[in-house]
Amino acid sequence: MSQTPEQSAERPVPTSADVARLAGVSRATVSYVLNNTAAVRISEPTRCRVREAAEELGYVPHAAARSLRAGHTRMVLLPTAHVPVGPLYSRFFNELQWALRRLDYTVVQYGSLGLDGDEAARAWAELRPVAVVSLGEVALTRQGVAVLKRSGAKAVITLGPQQVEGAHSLVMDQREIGGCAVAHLLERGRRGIGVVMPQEPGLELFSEPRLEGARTAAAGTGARIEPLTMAYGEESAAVLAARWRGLDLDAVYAYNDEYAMLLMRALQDEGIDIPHEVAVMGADDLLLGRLLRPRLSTVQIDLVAGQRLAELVDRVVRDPGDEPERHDLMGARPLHRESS
Amino acid sequence: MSQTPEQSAERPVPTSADVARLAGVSRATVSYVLNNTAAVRISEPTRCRVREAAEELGYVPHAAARSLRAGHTRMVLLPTAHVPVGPLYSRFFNELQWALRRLDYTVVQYGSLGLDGDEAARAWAELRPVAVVSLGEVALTRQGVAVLKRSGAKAVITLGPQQVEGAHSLVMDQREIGGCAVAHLLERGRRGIGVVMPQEPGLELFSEPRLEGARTAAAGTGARIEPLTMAYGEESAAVLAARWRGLDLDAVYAYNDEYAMLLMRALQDEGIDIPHEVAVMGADDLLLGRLLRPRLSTVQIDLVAGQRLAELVDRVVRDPGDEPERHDLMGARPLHRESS
DNA sequence: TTGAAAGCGGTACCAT
DNA sequence: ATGGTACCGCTTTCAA
Repeated sequence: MSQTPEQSAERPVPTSADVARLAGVSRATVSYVLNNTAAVRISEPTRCRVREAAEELGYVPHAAARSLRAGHTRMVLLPTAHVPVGPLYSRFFNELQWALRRLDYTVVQYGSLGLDGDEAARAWAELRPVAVVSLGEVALTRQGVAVLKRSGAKAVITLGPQQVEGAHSLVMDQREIGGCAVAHLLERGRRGIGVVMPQEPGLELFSEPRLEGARTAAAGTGARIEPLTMAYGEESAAVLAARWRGLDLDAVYAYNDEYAMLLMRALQDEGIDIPHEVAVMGADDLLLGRLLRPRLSTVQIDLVAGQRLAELVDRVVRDPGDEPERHDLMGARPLHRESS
Repeated sequence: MSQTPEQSAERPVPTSADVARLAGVSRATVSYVLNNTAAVRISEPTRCRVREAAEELGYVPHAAARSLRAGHTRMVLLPTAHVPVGPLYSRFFNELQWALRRLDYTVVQYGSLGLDGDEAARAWAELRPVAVVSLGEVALTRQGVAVLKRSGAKAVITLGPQQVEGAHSLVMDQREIGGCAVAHLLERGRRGIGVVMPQEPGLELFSEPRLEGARTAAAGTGARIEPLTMAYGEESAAVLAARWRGLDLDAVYAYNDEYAMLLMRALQDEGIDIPHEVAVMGADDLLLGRLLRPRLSTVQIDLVAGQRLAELVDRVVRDPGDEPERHDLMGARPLHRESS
């Protein structure tokens, strides 16, 4: 039996000791050379030998060992439960990543699908990130934040819809969005306003505050707010559209552009005239919303620039003494097109 | 000056030694208790004391230390340059994450924006992941794969459009998609076929093979394939539409549904009849494609089930001796609606 | 200019 | 049933 054990046996992962041996120097010297340690002068010939040896062995430093020794990491953890949806978030994520990398942080998204808030926080804490930026897909609790900070996180930043935690964090207030949409509809004379609540799990953290914002905006105006459950699909939209006439509504804010587009089409198929009978409002300003007729009115969301958020992370990491501030990181404004 | 040094000074991160001290036992015992080590019997009272101490201190184990000692991790690295776009990928990502977590892997997305293939591979290797699943956003080279394997990765799996690497990897062939779209258009009697190439950076890895597949499908049929550059925006679509009549094309495969929707609307605004004058074909089967009129024909892509891919990862990790197989993980089939 | 050695936090073997 | 301890890979003083 010529069992061929994989490299695990025949080619153990090279360590700095291997490099040292091959170069005929000590591990210390290897470390100095490969890190360009300024405080120490190593002769040029030695440097070359070390570098060649490292190259030859395909040496790659062991991040865990390094950070264990250093006592800290440069890791910024971005928890993700569901991959963020929509071009808005994608752009934001990419910007943030770029900006953090430029500041020499390692950006790691930790998949936390199916973990509850505190379990998730513990799992993150095991990686000893220097900062955690939660976009609110996982509901972080006060205890969760405490666990993270106790495990060495200098900055724990919440961008989620929920209120400030027991610690460092700032808020991206989703309520503004619902409020903005409803204010626009009220301004245009609508009084019976449906608010679509997505049936899909994981969106409650966004949809609930948006509904709350809608209610606040309508309070005292005599207008009626009517929550309407709908799933992301044509069937569900059709079902809702079929019972529309009985609802006595003259407007709807449909969570975001995608739900709005689905519902608008279903309403049209039902013979309902948009915007005369019903005004439709989305959110996110998706490009595709402009392709439908009538063009979809929407709430344009100014997400914080990734750059700015990265700078904030960096500031808090360098000086964690700051009081947890609350920043306003989002602006929302109505974009009137044709559907409202 | 009452400088208040943050917890870093006053409350160092608790270690298992702290737990041991507080519980009045040894570090070994702490480890046994907290890991439920089966090979060792610890008395119930002791277990309790240890657990209470850990709880009180808010102890969280240090993943780096643990994996350093263990000599391996359970980390599966998913490199991401741009956050994956589109519901198709989102679903796939989520499924994969779920499935891997169920197999007790830690899923980490490593942001590699702005890193070149080999730099990226080195950066990933520093984390010593047990597996790397690259969706092809970062072009992995043969050397990159070698670096990863040498650093202990048991499985390196490429889902990208590029060909098999020098090692373990399997291919999601994007050419099928272009081929499928064009075959459908040919079947319907079209002979002058435009292929939209997105101007956006980072998509070449997908668009080029799709174009190649389109060309292959058209070869020998007498049909003409015409690459057309277009950006993701209404202006660019309008520009392309304006010069359409001069192109002498009776069909277009527009990379994916989003570009297809943009272009179709622009063509309609130009007074061009879809599908009589021009047949339009997208890809991805986005829900929103069904909302336009005419409904968008598309290529439905059967992405490998995350579950299946996770099982493959696990199999390769457990037995890396396997020859790098090439699996076909994607099916593509045309979905005829109204625009073609 | 270079090397020896301590130690970061856990784990697991070997004693007791 | 528990404790002592070596060791994982790397950095960093201190000594030579």
